Parts: sequence; C-alpha cells; structure tokens
Amino acid sequence: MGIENLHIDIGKVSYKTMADEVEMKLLEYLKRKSFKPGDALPKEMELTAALGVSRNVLREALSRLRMLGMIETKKRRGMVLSSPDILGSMERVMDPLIIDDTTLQDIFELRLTLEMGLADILYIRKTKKDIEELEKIALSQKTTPTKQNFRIKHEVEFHGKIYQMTGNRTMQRFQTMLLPIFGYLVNEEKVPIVGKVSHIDLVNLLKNGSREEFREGMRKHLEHHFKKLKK
Amino acid sequence: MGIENLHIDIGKVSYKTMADEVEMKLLEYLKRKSFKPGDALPKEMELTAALGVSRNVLREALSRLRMLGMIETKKRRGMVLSSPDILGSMERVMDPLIIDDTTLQDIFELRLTLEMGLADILYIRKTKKDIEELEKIALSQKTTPTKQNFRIKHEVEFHGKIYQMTGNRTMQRFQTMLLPIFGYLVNEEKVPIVGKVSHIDLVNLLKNGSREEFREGMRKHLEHHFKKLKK
DNA sequence: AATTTTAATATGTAGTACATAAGTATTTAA
DNA sequence: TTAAATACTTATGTACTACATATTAAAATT
Repeated sequence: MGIENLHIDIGKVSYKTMADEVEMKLLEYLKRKSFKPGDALPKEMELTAALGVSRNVLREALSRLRMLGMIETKKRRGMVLSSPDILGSMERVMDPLIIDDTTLQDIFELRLTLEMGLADILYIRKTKKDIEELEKIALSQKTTPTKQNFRIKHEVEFHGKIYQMTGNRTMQRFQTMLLPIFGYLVNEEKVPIVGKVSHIDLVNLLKNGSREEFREGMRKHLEHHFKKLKK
Repeated sequence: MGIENLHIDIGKVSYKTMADEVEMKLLEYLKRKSFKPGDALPKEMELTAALGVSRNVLREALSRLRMLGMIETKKRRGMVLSSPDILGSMERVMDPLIIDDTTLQDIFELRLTLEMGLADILYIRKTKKDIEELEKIALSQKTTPTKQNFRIKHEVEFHGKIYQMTGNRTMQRFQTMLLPIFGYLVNEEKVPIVGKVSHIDLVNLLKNGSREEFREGMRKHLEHHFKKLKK
C-alpha cells in the first residue's frame, strides 16, 4: 500500500474544537433518540445549558446541521428535525481543482461502474417515449462538428438522458455531480477517441437488443476509458 | 411526474440566513479564485470587513466549510484551503430513520447498480490473494445458521470484500455507507430469500468464469431484489 | 551563536445586547 | 358576542466586546 492514502488510513492529527464535539454529540443525540422528521427539538438555550457551552459554539454546530438539511429552524417556533439532503453537501465540494488526485480517479471509476450497472434498471424502467427522446439526442449529434467542447457537451446530454430514464433522481443528481470530474479528466486527452459503439448504436440496442447486449455495447462505448485503468 | 419529488423540483421556501449567504459567497470565491490546497486564505477579520457581516455569522459559515474539510484553521497561522472529504458529510446523515422513503429507495437501487457494474473493474484488479480471501469468507458462511442477522452480516462481509477488491477506496466507503440503508430495507423481508447463485458460486465464477459470466451470476444472486423494483 | 524569554497575532470561546419574526393574549370596535 | 386590531411574549438571528490559547516572530540572555 502506498503512502498516498495515509491521510485516510491514520487520519489527520486534527485537534477538535468544541463545535466539532457538539456537532458530534447532537448527531448522536438525534439518532439515538430516534426523532422523526417534523419532531420538535430543544431550544438553543436548553441545549447550551445541557452541553455546557456558549451559544456561539452551539450555533456553529447547529449551523452545520442546518447545512446538511438535518434541522430546520424558525423564529419563535424553534427547531425541527427534517430529512437531510444526502447529496447537497457533496455538490458543494465537487471541484476537480480542489479534490485530491486519488479521489478524482476513484470518482472517475465510480461513474464507469454506474454506467455499466445501469442496464438492469434501465430495462425495467425504459419507455418508448424516453427512447425516442434519446434517439433524437443521438441523431442531433451525428451531424455536428467534433470539437472537444462540443463532444463533451454531447456526452453529457446523452448520458444524462440515460440516467434520467432510470427514474432515480438521486442517481441522476449523483451523475450530474460527477460530470465536472469526468470532463476534467477526459479533457486531458488530446486526441479525441471514438468508441466502436456510438450513441446511435446504443439507442438501437436499447430498442431491439437484450439487456446483456446493451451492456456489452456500453462496455465497448466506454472501452477506451477502461483500457486506461491501472491495475 | 408525481408530487413526491416536489421539494426537489421547486425547492423549499427557505428564507436564507446571512450564514447561508456567506457560505455561498465563500464557496464561490474559493472556486473562482482557483486556490489550490495549501494556499493561505484571508483572515477572519479581513473577511468580516469584506463581507460586511459580524464575526459570528462569518464563523458559522466557516464552520460549515471546516466540516466539509474544505478549509483547515490553525491558531495564529490562519486558514488554508484543503482537499475536502467528499463522502464525510454524507456519512453523517446516513440514517434510514431520517432519510425520506423515496431517497431510501433510490439509494437501494444505486447500490444494486454499483453491484452490477463492479465486474469490469473487478476483472482488472482482482488478484489471486484476494480471491482466496473471498473464498474463505464464502466457505465460512456455508456452515453457519441462517438467522436473519447472521445472514445480513455475511452479506456485508462478502460484498464488502468485493468492493475492497476494486482497490477503489471511495467506492468502498460509499458502499459501507449504503449498507445501513440496504440492511434496513432488506430487514423488512420476513421470509429469507435465497438466490439461485450463492456466494461460493460467485467465487468460482471469479476464478474460472469470464467477466460477463460473473456479472450474470451477480444478477442471479440479486435477482429477488431486482424483481421487487417498481416500473 | 544558540537558547530562552517576551511579544504579537489569529483563531477559539464566552457573554451581553438587541433585532426580527411569529405565535399568544388582550383589548377594542362593530 | 364575535371579529379585528393591538400589545406582548418567545426563540432564533445578528452584532459587538472581551478574553483564552496556541503559535509564530522578535528580543533578550547566556
């Protein structure tokens, strides 16, 4: 094992602030007490008293929970638990320039994996209407120029539609988040590589082919990406 | 389109606090200026002056960025940008009792999709040693009782090992996060359903079979989950 | 010159004060 | 008596001050 994942393996020497501590305790408290969304939570003053910290520190922790969508606060009414947005905070940090290279590569592979796994759900959920729309997208790209930025835009449009066809909004959002990363890494390729299976081919497979045939088509479409993966 | 995703479609009527605003501006600032990890950031006082807010509000926003791992702060030295932990905040909120049902289902499907997409990377990265370890796990489960909690524990162990074999730590962490959700939904099944393809079968496929054969094996292993998916 | 001591500085925590929104109770008027 | 207007209460939101603490930089001492 290399040294590049050391920060994951042993963790950082992070000295914990009280806000960190309070955040942890609050999360634990909310889960342990098994509050349900909508339930009212204690007032700030009650929490400061119980935790023995200043309102300042408490509010820093609460602010984090608010960001996660775990709590909602209204003046006078107080706080209530709510259903967190599991992808929200991920969206905030999705910037290829900030994320470390190992994770970028991981994300790249994660998307490839999803793409290869899509067939099963796709064949359960696909509709005639969706396939027609996908075909329209694929055909519109046939005649357009092959400049780099155009090519990526088309990739995004086509694959985005496929994710949408799964009817799974979380998956759809997830893939949208991964796109900048994907685009960033692919952009480094100087020579535009054309897969053996085009978008139109994929549409035809989706129309007439089996689940397995579509998946193999997708594999060939992504072949050049897979070839570059390191053992 | 149903009403169940309305909160995603139109967003909540959330009245924005200044901390929300400042958080947004800081994120935008950090990305726009294309700081790199390690770069020093302005002092709190400079930021309060520039933003025209109290130190209190600023610190609530900074506290959020700290939670995301985007910034690190040290006394006297100030703040530096750092590589965020993209899954960290997701881990915090992964509680099946809090997350709404639609998202829970989405997550369930997301995991199935990953599972089906794993074959490609797995066949690039698998080693003899890993397969032996996986076999050991599979065999140890053959003789054990079939009680619900044991079954789930075995599932976790086996599939966890497979994810580990991808060499993709993000994927591995991601799946670990998804487990409680998966366990929660599967736990509702009263009758233990045994797939046509067992863990041992999967190991043998991984040893002697092709990528496609392994994937079809995985599909059969997960068949009863797929059968329950709604159109 | 090397070491110790002192000072300076930026973040961390505490506490007070007041603004603001939103229920709740009270008063006023039809 | 009831409806509307008014005043009151309460919990969160924002601002400001003060001081603690860690860490770097500078100064003093050996």
